[in-house]
Amino acid sequence: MNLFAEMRAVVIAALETMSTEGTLPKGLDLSNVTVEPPRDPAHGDMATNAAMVLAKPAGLKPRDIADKLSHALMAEPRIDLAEVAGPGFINMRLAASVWGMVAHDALKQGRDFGRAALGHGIKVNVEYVSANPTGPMHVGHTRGAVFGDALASLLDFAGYDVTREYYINDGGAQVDVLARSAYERYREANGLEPEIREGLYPGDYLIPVGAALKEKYGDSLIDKPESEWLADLRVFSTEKMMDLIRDDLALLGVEMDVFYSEKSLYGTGRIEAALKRLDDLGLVYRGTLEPPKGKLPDDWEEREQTLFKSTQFGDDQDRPVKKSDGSWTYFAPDIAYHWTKVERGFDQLIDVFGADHGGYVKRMKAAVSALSENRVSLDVKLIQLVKLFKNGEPFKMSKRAGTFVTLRDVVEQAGADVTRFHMLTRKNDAPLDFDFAKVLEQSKDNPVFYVQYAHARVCSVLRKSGEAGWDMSDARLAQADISHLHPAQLPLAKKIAEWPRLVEIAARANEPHRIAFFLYDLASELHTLWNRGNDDHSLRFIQDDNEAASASRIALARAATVVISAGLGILGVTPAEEMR
RNA sequence: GCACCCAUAGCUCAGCUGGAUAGAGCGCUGCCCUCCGAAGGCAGAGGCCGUAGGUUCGAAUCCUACUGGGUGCACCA
Repeated sequence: MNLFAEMRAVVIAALETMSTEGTLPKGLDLSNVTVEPPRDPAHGDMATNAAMVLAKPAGLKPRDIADKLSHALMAEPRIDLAEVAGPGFINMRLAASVWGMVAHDALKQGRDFGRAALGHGIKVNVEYVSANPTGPMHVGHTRGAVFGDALASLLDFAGYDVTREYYINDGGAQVDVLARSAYERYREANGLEPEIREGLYPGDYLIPVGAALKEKYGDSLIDKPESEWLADLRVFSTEKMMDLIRDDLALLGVEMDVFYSEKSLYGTGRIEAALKRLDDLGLVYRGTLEPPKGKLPDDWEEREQTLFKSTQFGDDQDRPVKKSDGSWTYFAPDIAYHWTKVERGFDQLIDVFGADHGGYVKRMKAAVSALSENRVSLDVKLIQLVKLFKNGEPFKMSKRAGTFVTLRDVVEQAGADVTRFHMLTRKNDAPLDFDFAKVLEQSKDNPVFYVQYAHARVCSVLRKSGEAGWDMSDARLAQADISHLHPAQLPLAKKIAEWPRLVEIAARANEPHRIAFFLYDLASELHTLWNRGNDDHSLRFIQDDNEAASASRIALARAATVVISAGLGILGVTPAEEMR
């Protein structure tokens, strides 16, 4: 039940009646008519811009439309008052009983309250993390993982058919480096001195891989030329790295539906097929690129290449798909990979990239537009850096100095819930500070704690009333009479009513951080109401010796925590029953 | 040189895909527990929404140009 959508329908119906009665011209475009909460609660519960939006196309004055529309709206039983204000807004005050009905609805539906039909089962593919399989995940990956996962959950909640996908970059030269690095650890496992040359991966995490290689191959690969072991070791060590990454993701509570291997595209004709498709569309040609303006790279030379005409789709430059030696560039398998997404029937694609890959967005969008002939849209969400702090001091990460902070480090220190919530308290394209001391702080300037505390407080009330022998189950609370809310309870009830609307807004924008901010506001309303109980005991949730009165108060509080719980669920955070 | 992202209170950031007098936390000032969890709440002070134009009934939000910061820029993924 989305109250705002329902009231918009009431407004639209009134407008259509006005059209048929001749008060308004027929055939007006009503799509810009909105019903939303006014900034100032004194203006009422909801406001519509209908009169202002329609004034020009209808050839009427906003006030005239507004006067008639407000009269028509007064016929709606859920509207107590509709009045014209300002330049032509219509402010609506809703019947008090409406808010109780929303809370009641939340109790009945539980965590499904707010689940939207926005997506209509549209198939969405969310690709995130996609970290190179060359080592454990670090903090930078963590934010992308949390974001992508929360976004996927959000879209699912909004009614989309979501697939969570990880693209394994196991086809490129970095995997050769991995295999060689693992080979040195293998020699080490056989009692030889490893030669971790410049450019190899020095990390300790490859030591167990070396040991596993010894177990599998004994000493049979020692002193053999690279050509005899490289291919095998590529496969072996990539698998080990993916095990590592899967474990890291599990620590965070991230579970993928699909792991798609880049390597699996090679040798199967898939890359060729994707490129042929572009070629058939007349989008591939042999040519040379203009040298970049400004300072030239030292080794610039003009050369003829196989190019994809991405400029036709808004890119700044056509992009090479083949290297001069005839092998594919990294872009070619990416094109093929996205082509598989189109072929697999997805209607919308979302890629979650690090902000340093921003330059890659246009060509990827161009490729998807071209391959799908504009049927499938690609939205790329760029994730800004995480700045680590320790005790307020910026913390520099350095592989050499051994101060490389992994996902595991973060989750083991801060916990998955805290990490996840905190990473969603910033918009994805804004840099994020992560201070180990601050995220663990238990005060209201830590949103994680603040929201959890609100939830825990209500749980505490439920426990207490249970000890009094009362049945305060959700089923029982859904029967409670909450039709006559106290004015002090209204702000909380109204916030609860906003939840379904917020889900749609957040899903439309692909912005899960909005959920986190909403939960903070909701928690704030709950804390406020709680404290009102200090001044006015009749507002306390537990009314001694009066089960019915308690139930009606607790019902509202519980409805709030149902929403908190649903919201935290989208963020992948467990609601706290109590704070320790 | 070009493209993309960002610019909002002293600090860190929201701002509902164009709405009314721009919000929150921190910090500062003053209040509120014999009483459901004060790990909270209330009140006050604090703003030319980077600058200049444009679009319109209406702009922090959309467009253009500047200024300042970040990222990226042919055969690396």
